[in-house]
Amino acid sequence: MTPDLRSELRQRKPFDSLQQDAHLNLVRTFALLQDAFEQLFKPYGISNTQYNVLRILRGAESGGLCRNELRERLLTRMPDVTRLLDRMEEVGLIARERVTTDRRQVSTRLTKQGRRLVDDLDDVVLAEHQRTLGHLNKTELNSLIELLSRARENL
Amino acid sequence: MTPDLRSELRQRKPFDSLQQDAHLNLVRTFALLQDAFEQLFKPYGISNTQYNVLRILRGAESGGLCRNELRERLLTRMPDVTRLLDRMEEVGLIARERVTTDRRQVSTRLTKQGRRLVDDLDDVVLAEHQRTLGHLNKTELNSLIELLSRARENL
DNA sequence: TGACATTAGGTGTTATAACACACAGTATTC
DNA sequence: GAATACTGTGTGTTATAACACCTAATGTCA
Repeated sequence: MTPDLRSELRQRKPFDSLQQDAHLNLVRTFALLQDAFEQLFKPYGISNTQYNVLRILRGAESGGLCRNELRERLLTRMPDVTRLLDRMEEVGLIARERVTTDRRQVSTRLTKQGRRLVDDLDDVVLAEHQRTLGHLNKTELNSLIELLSRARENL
Repeated sequence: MTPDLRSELRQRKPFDSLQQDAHLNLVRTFALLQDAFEQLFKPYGISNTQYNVLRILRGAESGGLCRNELRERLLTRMPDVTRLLDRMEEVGLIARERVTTDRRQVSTRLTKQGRRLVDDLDDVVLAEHQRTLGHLNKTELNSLIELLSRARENL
């Protein structure tokens, strides 16, 4: 029997609805996972969001993305991407240059240093995924993924 | 066929591992849910975290909780509960008073206004849970809850 | 009981997020 | 091609989060 969230948080009454129960479980699980990766990235001087940016930029076909494209691909809403990128540029992880074909746009790409960082992190990130969720078997993971996809249908 | 996260985020390669896939799905789903409730609470002038505090204080048996007890029951890590409570006290949602038996502690409880707010919110919160996750049936919700509990075993 | 550790809470400061607004470049319409 | 709308980006400002440190009250143990 897995310890349920209600007793973990010492809540008196049962949750008001099964939907709420699922919601709270999701929030709680997210928070713990987020904290784990925050600690993981701390020695490298980057945040979860910044790692996300590095990962997206590495995955971009063209080698560069403008600010709004990047924002759309971020997992979380992020209203101030400009200054997030400012900070990453300042420490030399990314570089920006104005696009010649549309001078409104600014293309962002990884620097060598940024590329090396995200490449170097592959191993530790993979290991952390293994540590945090490795005890779930394939069936469970696929089931979880499927249910989370279903959950997003109305979001 | 549910739209999968990879195509949603226009990612080139498949995710490196099933654990990572689950992780990213979880982060994405959390973010969308969080945003939905943020919008819900905005007209009432409170944040998700503040609602969480109200809910916890209402659920507390004794009627009051000291800062650290409250922090432990929060779903997310929150290093600066003091000033979170400062703000809630300022707008009259909570009240604090020093505990006489242990003068280090400060007990926090809902004011009438805070109690009324969280009571009034019950309906809209329930409706929002219904709107966001109501399309999942009981089996799916229970399965999701169970899998998320399992996921937290190593966290 | 006096020295020391521990615990609860708060404060100062810096970093980041959030929101509204402004500006420049581009597209559109007449 | 001039006026207008739209789009992409950046800036100013405020609110919140994060981190390290500080103080007071209590507990512990010689």
